[in-house]
Amino acid sequence: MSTPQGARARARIEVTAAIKDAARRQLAEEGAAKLSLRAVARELGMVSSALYRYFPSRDDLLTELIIDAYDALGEAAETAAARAGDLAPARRWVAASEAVRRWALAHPHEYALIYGTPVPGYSAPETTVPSASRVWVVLLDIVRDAHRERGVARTPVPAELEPEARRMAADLAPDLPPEVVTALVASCAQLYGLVGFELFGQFNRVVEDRETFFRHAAAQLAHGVGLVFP
Amino acid sequence: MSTPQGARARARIEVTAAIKDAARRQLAEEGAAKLSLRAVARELGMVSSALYRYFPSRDDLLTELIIDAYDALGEAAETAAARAGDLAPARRWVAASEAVRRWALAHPHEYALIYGTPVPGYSAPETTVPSASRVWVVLLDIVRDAHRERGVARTPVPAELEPEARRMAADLAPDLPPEVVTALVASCAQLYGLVGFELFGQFNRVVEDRETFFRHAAAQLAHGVGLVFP
DNA sequence: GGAAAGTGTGAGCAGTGCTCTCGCTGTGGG
DNA sequence: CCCACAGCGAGAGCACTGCTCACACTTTCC
Repeated sequence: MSTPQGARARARIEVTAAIKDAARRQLAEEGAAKLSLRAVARELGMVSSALYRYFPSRDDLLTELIIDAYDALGEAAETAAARAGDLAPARRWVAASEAVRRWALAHPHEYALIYGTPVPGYSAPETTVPSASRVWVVLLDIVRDAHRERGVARTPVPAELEPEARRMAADLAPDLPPEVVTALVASCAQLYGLVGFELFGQFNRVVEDRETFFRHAAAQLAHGVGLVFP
Repeated sequence: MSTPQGARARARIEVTAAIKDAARRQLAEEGAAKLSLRAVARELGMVSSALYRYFPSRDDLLTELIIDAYDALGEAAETAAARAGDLAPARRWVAASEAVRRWALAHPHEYALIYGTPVPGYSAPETTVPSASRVWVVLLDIVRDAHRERGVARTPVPAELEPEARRMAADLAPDLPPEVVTALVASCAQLYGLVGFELFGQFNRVVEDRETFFRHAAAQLAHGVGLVFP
């Protein structure tokens, strides 16, 4: 990673990066399904079989791009939350949510790659988990801060869900009340729903002023996890 | 449509149906991306080019399957809502939501076809709109009934969203208060998010008792649109 | 009855992911 | 210093895809 020993090792790093760059460009333009190894090779002036020296298969290339996309999305949320560090938790929640939406709209194909239909027969390997978690950790941290500082409103959970709520809290955030963790998980899924609906065209001819609509919906989600607006 | 005139017209209908059946089977097994015209033709003992007498392209076949999937999902929601016709609106909402989830889990690839990543370069034609609306009309009707019978709780909408809320209400349900229509649209997106998160594996290693979790989340959504549990 | 549609066939084009062999070349051990 | 070896790119090739086209055959309709 630090000092590439020889010219060959250096070249390998550069070529690998060039392949990923070209692939990312194709992904952004045409979408994952039309990402073709041969086209990538063509763009780089190589022959397609040469790519297999760097990536064992098309799926492995996709996995790399998936991790990059998760990281980019996570970073967008992180910086948004950081820039809103002085605001009330509820406002930071909305800021982070809006960052997710903006990133998705700016990189629709990359968002679709990570949150759209999984490629058939392809299941994301374990290595993606840390990067995939980053967005949700941002939201979790906002709730955690709110809980530490001024407390969060709790919406009780029905009895039948209590064991599961306790289990989730123990797994994800033992320092938070189970009801809050439950609401947080649901809110993450719902946030994904709001973004996906807009991105995949389900709001066509329904919602026009989507930014305002989203801001309101995100604020409602914040309220749902117990964050209060000052 | 009623009486196919000659043997030829009858045959055409049968062959068309057989093609769609075989395609649906392949779709259910392998997913949309691996649905291959040639494989369908092979299964039917035809040569691939013969299929083009019935469907101008692979995308047109997919469109038919998409409409069928929308209709099947809509019907599932409709019957669930009808069977819960005696219950309070909030419970009917949950029943319809659970029907959507169940249908999605039972037909993951078909659900992915309609609500997952749109096929690149493919945009659903107008003909899909009526079928696509059916699910949401079910939820809308539940809210409408509740509004007529005992009224719904209204969560005020921020000033900046008021014009858009009024516009949406005028377009979708002029008989309902704008705040309620706004909440309904958001809830639909959020319902889609809950189902999608579970279906596409984002709940892996997070939520275990997903049915109970979903029921609670759907009830929260019902509460969000102003339905009250008795 | 004959012209005109409708339908299935098979070849073929351009594209895909992926494998394999063949040379060339940079690298590390003797 | 030199040479064997590993890494690398080229090219051919396999099996597959969607789609087109000319060609026969059959049903339909005037």
